[in-house]
Amino acid sequence: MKSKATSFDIAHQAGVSQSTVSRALRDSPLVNPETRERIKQIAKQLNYKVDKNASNLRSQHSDTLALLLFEDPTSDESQINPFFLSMLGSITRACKDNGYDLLVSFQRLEEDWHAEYEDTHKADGIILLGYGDYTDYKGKLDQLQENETRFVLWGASSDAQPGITIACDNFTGGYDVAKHLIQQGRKNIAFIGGASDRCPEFFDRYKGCCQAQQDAGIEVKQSLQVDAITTEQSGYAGALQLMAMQQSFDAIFCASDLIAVGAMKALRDKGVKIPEQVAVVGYDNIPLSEFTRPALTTVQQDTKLAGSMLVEALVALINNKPVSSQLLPAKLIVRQSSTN
Amino acid sequence: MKSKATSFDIAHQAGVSQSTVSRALRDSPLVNPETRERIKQIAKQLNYKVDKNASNLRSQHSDTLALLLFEDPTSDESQINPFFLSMLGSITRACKDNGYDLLVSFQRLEEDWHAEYEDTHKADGIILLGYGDYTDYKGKLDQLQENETRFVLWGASSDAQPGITIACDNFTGGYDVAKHLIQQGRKNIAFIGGASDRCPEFFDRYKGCCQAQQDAGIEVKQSLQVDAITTEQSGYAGALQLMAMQQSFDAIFCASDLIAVGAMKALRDKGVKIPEQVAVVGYDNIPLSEFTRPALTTVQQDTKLAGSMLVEALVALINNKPVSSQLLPAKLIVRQSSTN
DNA sequence: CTGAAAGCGCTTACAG
DNA sequence: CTGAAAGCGCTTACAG
Repeated sequence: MKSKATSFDIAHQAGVSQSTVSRALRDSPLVNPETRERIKQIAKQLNYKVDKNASNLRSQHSDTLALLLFEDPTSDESQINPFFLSMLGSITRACKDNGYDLLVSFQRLEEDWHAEYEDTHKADGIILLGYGDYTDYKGKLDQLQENETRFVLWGASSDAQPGITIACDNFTGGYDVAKHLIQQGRKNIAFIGGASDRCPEFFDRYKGCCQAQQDAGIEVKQSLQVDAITTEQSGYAGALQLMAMQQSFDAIFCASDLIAVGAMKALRDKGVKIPEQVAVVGYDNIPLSEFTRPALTTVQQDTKLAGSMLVEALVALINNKPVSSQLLPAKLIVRQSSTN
Repeated sequence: MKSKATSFDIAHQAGVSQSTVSRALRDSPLVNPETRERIKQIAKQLNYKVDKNASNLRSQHSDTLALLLFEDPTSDESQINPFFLSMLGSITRACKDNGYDLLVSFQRLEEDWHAEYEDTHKADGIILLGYGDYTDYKGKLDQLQENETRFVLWGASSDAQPGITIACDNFTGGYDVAKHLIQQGRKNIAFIGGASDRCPEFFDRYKGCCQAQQDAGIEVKQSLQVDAITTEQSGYAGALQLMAMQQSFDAIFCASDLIAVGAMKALRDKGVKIPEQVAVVGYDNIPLSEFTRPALTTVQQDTKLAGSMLVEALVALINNKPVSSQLLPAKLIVRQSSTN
């Protein structure tokens, strides 16, 4: 490697002090416009870039955010939930729009992620995006809080949980799904997905679903809820489990699109017609949901908005500005898998 | 924020010099094992983490790799090609396995990415993962080369292109697809995807496809090739275009799964039966390919292997070890969309 | 508007 | 095996 130019080299060429170079390059109003232009000109010529390590060390912030994706240890190594990937994309873009770099890391629950990034000054704050068992990482969240690490969390609705949360309105999303199914004449709605505090997002969707049934005067059949994590395999297994029970159902609300895709496959394998015999609805509106056959009715979470809200909330936190948790609207997208 | 402990705090508590602390924490053999343990103990107690900015500045490397995803400017902002996301996942993991952090950035071709990361010392090297028009960024690659930036590139087969490339054997992949289709009795194979030096990966797949036809004594109908970029929309349009031509075909080889998903939708919309009337084959084996209906025959690129090879090649480059471009095997995965 | 100087928190010759 | 000292390349009071 050629040795890189430093601010001293520029100062020398420009005939000014190194401090002035530093100021000029950061557009400080303290420096004479002409001098500034001259300095910038030389910097460009020398292909000079500010050394981030040095500037970060001195200024004690990195202008970098860390995104920690943590996942259910049981899920397949090579697959990433498309919904989270979509979030990753929007977060990457939002970081850029806000002038931050993004460090991305996948973490397993067992690991010592809580602290790694901010304590080492590699990042000014952390965005947590996860699935899996909430109870498992509650403790780590508390630790982050205690270390006064700046972080924002996606997805769990406002619980006794520490920190700022940006979430989708899962309850209303679930409510709208069930309301739609009932309008389509479905009376026995099954639910595939965890329904406990361990997975509060799914639980909220289920609660909304139950509420809509009650509001319509339909008795909720709790036996029609089977657990699943958000993979096709788990959805496939869940649907088989439902069909094996001696209880009829005419609709399945799946807690995620991935689960729905697996469930549809299981229904087909058993010769069950979708939507004639059983309507299927997912959640997330992942790209593939439009292309399943029949196309999957689902609930859209606005990942673009979510990404920018996460980043903006974290940036506000970093700048000691007031921030509050936010709930984003969910939008039902009706397709063929649930319409008669 | 509480002010973080420094190596001096630890030195003070341990009754040694700061240099010794630094050595102990990096497991230098120069330090007495007992002293080392004591120091580590104290570091843990104080929740001490090495300041990366300081250590990077001093040691002149960051132990960080930058991943630059650059994309076709025409493609939808919110969508990311699932194949690249899969690569992102495997690269993230490979970085971790090699002790590197990963900076991720999405770049548009117009931007000034060529230099940003390594010149600022934020990363020791760059992994480039892109789609879109190769001729457009050839110039930037040359610039990287000239600046002696360490980088590796995914996906373009060994051209006159500068730098180390890790790629899939697209020619053989395409060859195997056509061979399979011919074995299934198909005689008129259409191709949806660009076929020019502007997208060498697709082009190689097409070349392999043509070669297999020639080897089987089938005349290649060049008019059955229509351009497409790797989106469902583009695949949909491409299939419509094919059907509008007054030329019959009984198979479509799509240059990517995304294209294939769109093409299948177009065929269905026109009442064409898959695979009875037209067989469809994709490329990439994205997660959804298994769940389309019929399930999509495709070619698997081993993203896990690819990710680790990219990272390992780049790390070797950084350490001035010999590295060479590599071609990974492609594996045909036969499903219902192409079998009689 | 500009410069000389201190210092961010480490790593690494150098000396012992 | 250990310590005192220099220095990585910046930013930022401080003084003018």
